[in-house]
Amino acid sequence: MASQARPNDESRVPLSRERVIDAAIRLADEGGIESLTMRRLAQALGVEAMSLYYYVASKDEIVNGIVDVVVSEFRLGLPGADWKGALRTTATSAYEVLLRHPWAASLVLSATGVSPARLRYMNSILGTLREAGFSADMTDHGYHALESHIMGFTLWEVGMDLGSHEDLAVLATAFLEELPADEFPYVAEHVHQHLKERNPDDEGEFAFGLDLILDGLERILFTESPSLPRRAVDN
Amino acid sequence: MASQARPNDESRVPLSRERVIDAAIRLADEGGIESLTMRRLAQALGVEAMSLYYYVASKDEIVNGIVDVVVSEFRLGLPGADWKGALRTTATSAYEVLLRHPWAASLVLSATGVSPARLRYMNSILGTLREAGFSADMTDHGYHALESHIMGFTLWEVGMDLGSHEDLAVLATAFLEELPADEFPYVAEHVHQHLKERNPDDEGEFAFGLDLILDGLERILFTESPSLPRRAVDN
DNA sequence: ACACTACGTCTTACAACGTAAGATTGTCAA
DNA sequence: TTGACAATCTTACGTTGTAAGACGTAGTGT
Repeated sequence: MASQARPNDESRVPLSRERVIDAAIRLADEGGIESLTMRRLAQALGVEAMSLYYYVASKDEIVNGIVDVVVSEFRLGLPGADWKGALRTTATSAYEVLLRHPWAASLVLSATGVSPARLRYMNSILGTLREAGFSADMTDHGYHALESHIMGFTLWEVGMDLGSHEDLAVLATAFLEELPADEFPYVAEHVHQHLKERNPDDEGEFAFGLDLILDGLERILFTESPSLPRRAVDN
Repeated sequence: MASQARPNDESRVPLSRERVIDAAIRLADEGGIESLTMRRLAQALGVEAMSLYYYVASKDEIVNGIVDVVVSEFRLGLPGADWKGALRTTATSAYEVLLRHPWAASLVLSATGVSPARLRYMNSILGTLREAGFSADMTDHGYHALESHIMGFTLWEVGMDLGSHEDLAVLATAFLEELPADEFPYVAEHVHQHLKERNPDDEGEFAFGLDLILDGLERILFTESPSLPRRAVDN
């Protein structure tokens, strides 16, 4: 009996800033960040575009909002004796969350201002390093190395993202056929590598670079403070 | 005597695809990638927007074009005995070039298709690793670790980019004032770190993470093939 | 000298975007 | 009933990429 069919039945629940942000995330997840427009978002909420401006000041605020939600999904490792495990937890969680929201990684890096969730995330990594015994300088360096790897690797992966893992095989073989393999033999080999490697553990690639950094840091921790007390060592 | 003054005197030279791409790079360098619009680009060339479509099929082609030019500026290290040095050369050069064109890094990662310059760059890194004695698998891992660091670190840096290094101090102190330092003590310390660290070598931060990866790879190379093959292996 | 054919450029137009300004409705208090 | 306020919608503007086609100019074949 309603005058119009509602595509999603969200129109019954009263609108709110939170519902706007949530719908925006869903839109971005389904159609990519470029499909997040004020008009489409409004339509998904059964409303007109300008109505959204009652809850948010601008589209930028929405974007900052959805980034904040994504970052708040990161599971943070607890600082302590097993600082490597804690950082692995944090890094891997961030990686997995960002893969679930492929549009998010690039926004995190270009976000204006730092959201509360982002601060918690940063503070966690920095604190874990510091309490593991690293100097302020070394904590700084380690933080950037870790963050670069997390964001860089994720962006690389979602940048290639063109659908499922089955599509990748089709795409890669198509790519191989028009690739001058004699001119770029190592690239050709690299693509073959990605074609066969499929199964073992898809997370392995990310974890490899991560461990490279963590192990490197651990070695530095030993040389920085050869005597190992249980706790803080700073120079 | 000309009917109109030409802001830039490029209007005398006949238009060409190359001149379009070059002007696009200049526009992006000066005003950021968001200031690169077809109309503005045309104006800079003393022409109307639609005239550009005689030389390029779409704006995407322009974007791919300018990315390709930037990537072709990367200086590639030569494979050989000093594979670490070669990779350091390549990585550092890419880093520096991308800092000169802050809009480029994110485009490289999201570029559809792989340009010739990009293939050369990939092939160089992969070949250097392979010829250093790494297995196909390990080359694959090493490549991704390196690329993640280069792109991730650069994106992190240009993401923060809000002008010169003097502005950063102003911005950081402003940030510190509204930061609840008791809640995020390590973030506060981290910002302080960036405020004082200025001088020594601005490249140090990038090189640190890079060496973490390179040294880690080197150690793996030893354990993978403890007997040193034809090539020199130095520690 | 003429018509014809590219080539290179411009004009006009359209759909989609973010959003400013203000009209309109629904709901509750006085 | 009358107001006030909260929530939503209408209309409109400037900007974006680009489709369709008109226009002038140069060169060529006859």
